[in-house]
Amino acid sequence: MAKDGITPRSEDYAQWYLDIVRGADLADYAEVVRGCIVFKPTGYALWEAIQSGLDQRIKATGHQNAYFPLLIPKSFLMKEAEHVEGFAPEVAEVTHAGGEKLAEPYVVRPTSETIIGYFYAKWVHSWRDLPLLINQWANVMRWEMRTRPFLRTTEFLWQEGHTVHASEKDAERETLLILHEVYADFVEKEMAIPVIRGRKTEKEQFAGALRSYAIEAMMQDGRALQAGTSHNLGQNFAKAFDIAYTDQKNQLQHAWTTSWGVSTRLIGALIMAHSDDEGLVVPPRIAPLQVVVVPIFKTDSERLRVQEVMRCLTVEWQGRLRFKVDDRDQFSPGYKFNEWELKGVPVRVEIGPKDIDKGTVAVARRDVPGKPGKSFVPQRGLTEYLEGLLASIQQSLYGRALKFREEHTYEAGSYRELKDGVEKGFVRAYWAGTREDEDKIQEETGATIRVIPLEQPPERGKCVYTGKEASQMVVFARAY
RNA sequence: CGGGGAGUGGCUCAGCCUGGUAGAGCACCUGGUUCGGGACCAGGGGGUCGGAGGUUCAAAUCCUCUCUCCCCGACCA
Repeated sequence: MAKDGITPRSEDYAQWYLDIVRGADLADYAEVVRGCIVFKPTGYALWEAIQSGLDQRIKATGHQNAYFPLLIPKSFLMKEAEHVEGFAPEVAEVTHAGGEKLAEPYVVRPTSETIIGYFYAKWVHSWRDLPLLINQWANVMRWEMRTRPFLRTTEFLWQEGHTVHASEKDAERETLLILHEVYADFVEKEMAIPVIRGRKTEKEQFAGALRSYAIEAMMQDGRALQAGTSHNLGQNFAKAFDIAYTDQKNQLQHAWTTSWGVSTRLIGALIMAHSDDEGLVVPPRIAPLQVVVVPIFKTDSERLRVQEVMRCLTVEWQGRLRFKVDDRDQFSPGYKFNEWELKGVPVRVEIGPKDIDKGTVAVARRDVPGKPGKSFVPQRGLTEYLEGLLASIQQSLYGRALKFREEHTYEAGSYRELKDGVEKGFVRAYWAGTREDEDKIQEETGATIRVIPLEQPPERGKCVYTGKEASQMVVFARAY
């Protein structure tokens, strides 16, 4: 174990992840409630930053927020055959309330297609009511067998969009709009995590969907993490809940619905995409705190001088930088340096007596940990310098993650190469196999087809498993 | 749910095998000296050993049950 009790990534990646969660004070285990966590203030602030970036995009694409009940009549869940099958094993049920057994049990929502479907059936009558574009920010509960902080918890927070459209084409356009303009755009631009946009195979798609799409990101251990999904539900739920409208020709038509979601799992993605053995690394654009200032002084008169300079410098930052002055005097500067590195604040500014004499400050960038990332910068023009530095850190983190993914992506022409590749990262391979073939591969290698990328090579190839001619290239990986 | 590991001051862990009534380091509190990469000295407070039951004169220690966490696997945002 290194200092701070952070296990190096190279030694034990899973333990490293847990050490970061604990060290950066993101979450606590809710040990009295199985599989749940407490989002501590630092962790919750990350979620709020994620929420804000997504919410903006969700609204910019024409959606409105609403909120539906946490409890869903159990019978609702049963109405869509594949949906029940997919979710039944993991729902929690409320059987008693008010001291009595309920006539019909409720389930705690694992996702809200059914309850929202019920209301949409009441709200949609005419083609003029469409599209209906609603999003909800909510908590959901899934009784998973194995949980890990953020990546998979029994209760988690997410947003789920639920829309209704007049035609398959409209629903498909919506599904892809969300994938590109909301999810991929947010995760790449704000979280600095490159993603592969693609379609899910039948094996991996949402229970009850016609087609599922996802963005997949690579973590630093080469495994894939699904960072967001968008589903074209076809008419499955519209038929199950009788969501229908009268079209321009006065014909009654079943509508087409979509649903799409991202969850607090994104916090796990953030950790595993950028952090290092020193602690958490947060991209500046979503960092709740972008700059921390550590004043340095020995005597009272030095303290006053430092405080004065600090005040002059930071007054300009209001509204331009999210910053904090760490003026706790019970900790030494060295301690603070390490603590803020552990917590992932992108930039640290140190101001001490020597700086005041020279008219400089020390600036340390988190993406280059320790002394190598530290330099002395003139006080004049500091705000602009910091803004530029934050942008450059954002760029650098994205670039680094993209380079990592490229270096850990392999082309496989044979099953042997596929097996080897998924040990180390993503494998791109031609595919013409069946669902059964995919099951078999998962059994043998632990890997699944993460996505069928939307961007396909122009030429056809030979299926990595069956040897048949294949028209599509897929990405295999072991997944979280 | 199957296999493995672990629950002892806030944290990391020793003690358990060979029962005798709990210990270290860090953290915390007080005072002083420190402060540009995790400061030091002195003094001090804090745990009934995950929970329940059992064996025993006596249980952190032995037995049974149970809960929780971690790792691997199957399932999944």
